[in-house]
Amino acid sequence: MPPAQAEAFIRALAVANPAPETELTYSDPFTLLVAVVLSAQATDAAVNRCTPALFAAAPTPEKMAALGADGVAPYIRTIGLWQAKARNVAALAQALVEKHAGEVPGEREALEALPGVGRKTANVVLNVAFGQHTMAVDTHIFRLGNRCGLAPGKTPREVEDMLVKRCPPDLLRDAHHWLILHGRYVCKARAPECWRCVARAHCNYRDKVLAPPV
DNA sequence: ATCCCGAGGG
DNA sequence: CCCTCTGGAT
Repeated sequence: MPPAQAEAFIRALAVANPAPETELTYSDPFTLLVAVVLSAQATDAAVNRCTPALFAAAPTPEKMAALGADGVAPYIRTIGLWQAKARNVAALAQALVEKHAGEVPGEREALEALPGVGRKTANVVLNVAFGQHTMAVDTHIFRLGNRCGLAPGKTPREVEDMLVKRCPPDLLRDAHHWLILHGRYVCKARAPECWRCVARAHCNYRDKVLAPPV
């Protein structure tokens, strides 16, 4: 896909949110970081349901660390992987207290050094909470990128670099999140709904879906 | 019954 | 590269 078309594609996807009620609502560094860690293999709705009580009990890394894994667990039993996540979140809070004076660092290196934080989580926090020009490439964006030909045959990291390069700066913040929602609710893994995709003018995947190669 | 918004570990 | 974690959605 030529650069100009790629930009138009990204712009189209960033214009409309296909599922407003499913967004993670947090934007401050700590709650966002914890919410993102909890969201792996869970829906935003499930995370949004259980986190208010958790953050009421532990609004800061200090409180969360004091709570510990056993204290966090009861709040998140409704989401998948809750045992591992309770340990992760407690260890994460502990590390923030011990190594960063209870503040979420705004640099990639420091974020990725935290337990349970990888490149994708770091990119979300850097983008949403710190306003940096990053793009979090998860399986949804990766799949969408492959289907529409944004970066065919490329690694997730290459897709990320391509998106950062091609996404208009004024859209970086919204585009990365809305790309995820499009990937999840429209450009779905199983039954993609090309008919309602706002970027269908820039993508021919619907042809491949309807007439798969023999 | 089967897949899944990721990270750590073998 | 593979596996595991685990509830929820389909």
